[in-house]
Amino acid sequence: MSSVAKKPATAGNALAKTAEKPVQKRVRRTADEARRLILDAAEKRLARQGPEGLRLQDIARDVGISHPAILHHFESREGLVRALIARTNKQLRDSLLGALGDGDASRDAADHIGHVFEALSDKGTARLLSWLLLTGRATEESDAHNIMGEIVEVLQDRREEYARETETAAPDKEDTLFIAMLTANAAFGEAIVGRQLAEAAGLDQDGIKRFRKWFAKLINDHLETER
Amino acid sequence: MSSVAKKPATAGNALAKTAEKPVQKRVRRTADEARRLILDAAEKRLARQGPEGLRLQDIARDVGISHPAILHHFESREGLVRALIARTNKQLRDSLLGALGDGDASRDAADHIGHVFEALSDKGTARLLSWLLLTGRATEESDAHNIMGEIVEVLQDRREEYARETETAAPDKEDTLFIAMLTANAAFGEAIVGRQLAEAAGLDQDGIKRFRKWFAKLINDHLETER
DNA sequence: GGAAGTACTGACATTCTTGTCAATATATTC
DNA sequence: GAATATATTGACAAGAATGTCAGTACTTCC
Repeated sequence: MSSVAKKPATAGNALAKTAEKPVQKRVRRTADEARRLILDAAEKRLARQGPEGLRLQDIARDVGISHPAILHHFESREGLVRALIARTNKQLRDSLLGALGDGDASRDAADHIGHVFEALSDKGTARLLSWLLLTGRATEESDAHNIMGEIVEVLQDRREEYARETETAAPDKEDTLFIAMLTANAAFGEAIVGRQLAEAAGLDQDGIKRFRKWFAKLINDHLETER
Repeated sequence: MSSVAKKPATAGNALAKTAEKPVQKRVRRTADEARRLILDAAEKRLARQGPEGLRLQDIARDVGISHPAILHHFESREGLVRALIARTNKQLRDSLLGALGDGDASRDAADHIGHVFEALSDKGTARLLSWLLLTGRATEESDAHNIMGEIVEVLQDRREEYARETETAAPDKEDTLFIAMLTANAAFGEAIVGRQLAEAAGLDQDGIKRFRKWFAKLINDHLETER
């Protein structure tokens, strides 16, 4: 895999202008495509190996390009990280709000909670965001604010609507907020320590599923007693 | 703060053997003390700045020693990290089991949960462990297994004892496990995304307290319906 | 008070990583 | 098909981080 065989030219010296023909194939992508591939690779590295896995040379190797190409597209390593944050935030937002707005066969918390857990565990999104938060990035620019706000808003609307239909008491907004917070916390926690704890407890993949269901039921029960 | 003024000797050449008197003060600690100070500094850096803050030179500067001194005590950076893992695990274990075994004015979950959250947020223990878990360390050697197992055991004993006293049905052990898992997940999640989410929701410090209480009540209610 | 053990240091070596630059190959436009 | 734009590359520069080493100063033990 080492690059010894290739030694085409770069002999851009004053000499060597003779008969050297440019025989060197090069893949050329559109800028958008290249950025996408690079971000994909960075995402995988980060999810798998954590912070220390985010090295330009490694990512470049994964994509099959040279590392200056990454700098060309993102200016700096920091730029790459920012782009990764932005994209991840956007994906998460779409994923969460999409799941919530999905038809309205909703109303039952288990569904929502399942979606949240999946959205966060998908591609290691939670791991990725966790690292970004741990390193203090994604503090100012993060859309976390908006996302959380929007979601609580949607949930609260749902609950109020339901309360109207069933002519029960309107739910407390802080209660809705706390439910959202607990779910988010639990999902993040699971992404990080979940596997360890599950192993420690002798739970297999199926056990984790049971845990999620148990949690959904816990929330459902709470919703009912609040009514 | 730069070290320009000091240029004592090191002139260990064959020459310069003349009248140079060893005038250089040096602080000398016991090995244990030195290790403790180094670990303390490392812990702080890690909790504050995340993974990237764990640089030998920085830690050395914090302690007021040279960085080879750290290598002298811990062999390598990796050795330092391992020692940090071990100490943190031990502290957490003691803290958690200590809180649980505390008298037995327990029985009410709110107390336990409060202790768990405090133990994990203390000194950024959760942040620290999160990073260790994110980077894939602390997988084999971690005492997480034992800790989790012991805690579930203690909790289950409590519940069974209580069931006997009140002559109610004995609780399901998996239910106890899930409660512990949820609490752990939530506490870890809060350590990482908690501040962000709280800010996003416009919660102040007091709001976070309310959240914890709300959570404790949620668990308490669940315990009661299980009975 | 001398000897032995060891905590500690400065200087250096090595390796790794980001970033720069000039040159090259490919796509697009006229 | 020539001109332009730009995605891509190899080689190099600069800096940072861990680790090595020989030597220095403090403590303890006899």
